[in-house]
Amino acid sequence: MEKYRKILKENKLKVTPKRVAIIKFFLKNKKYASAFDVHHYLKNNFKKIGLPTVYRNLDNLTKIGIFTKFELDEKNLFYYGICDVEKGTHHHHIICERCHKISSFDLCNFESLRGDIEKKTGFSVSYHNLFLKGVCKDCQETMGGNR
Amino acid sequence: MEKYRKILKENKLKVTPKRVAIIKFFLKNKKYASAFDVHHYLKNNFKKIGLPTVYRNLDNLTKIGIFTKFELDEKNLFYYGICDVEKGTHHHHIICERCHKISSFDLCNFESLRGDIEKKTGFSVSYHNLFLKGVCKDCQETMGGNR
DNA sequence: ATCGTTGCAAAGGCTTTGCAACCTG
DNA sequence: CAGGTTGCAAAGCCTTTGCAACGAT
Repeated sequence: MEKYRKILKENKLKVTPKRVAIIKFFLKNKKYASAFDVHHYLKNNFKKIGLPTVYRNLDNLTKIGIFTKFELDEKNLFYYGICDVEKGTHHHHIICERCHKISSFDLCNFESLRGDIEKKTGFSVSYHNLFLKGVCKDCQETMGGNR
Repeated sequence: MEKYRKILKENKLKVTPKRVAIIKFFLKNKKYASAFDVHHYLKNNFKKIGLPTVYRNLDNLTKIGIFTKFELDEKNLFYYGICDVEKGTHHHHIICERCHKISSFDLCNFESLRGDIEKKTGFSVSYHNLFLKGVCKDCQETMGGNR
């Protein structure tokens, strides 16, 4: 958590109780969650907590690289997850379809494919994103266990 | 176009003028577009054309694999593009940041990466999507020309 | 004739904005 | 005590739904 306090300060964001609680929520759960999910959870800890506050914080924290924001299922709903790599580090994300855990990985062989793709499509590629879904280790192990 | 009439029939969708016009719009433009864009365009051809009709058709056509639907810029806005490969064929998409052209490509070396990723993350990967942005050939050639 | 398709109006649902009160640094 | 942060209410915006009229097969 100390790490995050520092990042917040570096980015001129104040360390407010709610901000901290949101980060802790993700640190603890290591799952992706929607603003609604986060808000629902935070209502247990704060008498007053508005959805706009959650949205604003998720956006702030995404901007400074602490969170990652993405969309699943084409439902017009965004999910956020804590991003466990340094900002600026090349990485992609994988999410667990069963428990919603989200992990980062730095393995990426796109560069070795770039040449062929550029030749075949004629495009010059400036951005790539490899998005994965799967089942995490914990869920594989308990597969068939619960549910 | 004959090809699409056939696909529509195979999927028990009627060949209506508006449906045809939407497909032709994408065949002609080869770009991605939002429902709003498509609707805006269709208003030139039909006195009466509702946005819901456009949405319903884009969704239908996406379901049967004629279109691809995706989201850009995390703006909660979906874009559609015509998908020039057979439904069920493994492929990914690349879009041109300049003219919005959208192309498919079948080159994908994900399988060669799968093992390493599964080992390193512990996940068992069940879905992957490689999404690219870049500049298409035409735009590269006219670069610096207009704009 | 049948059943999918469309227009229109309205509702839905997630997200953002305005603004005054509040709190961190 | 200055400027970021928050609550609340309201608005925004894209998308979907209900339903009667319409139209393709």
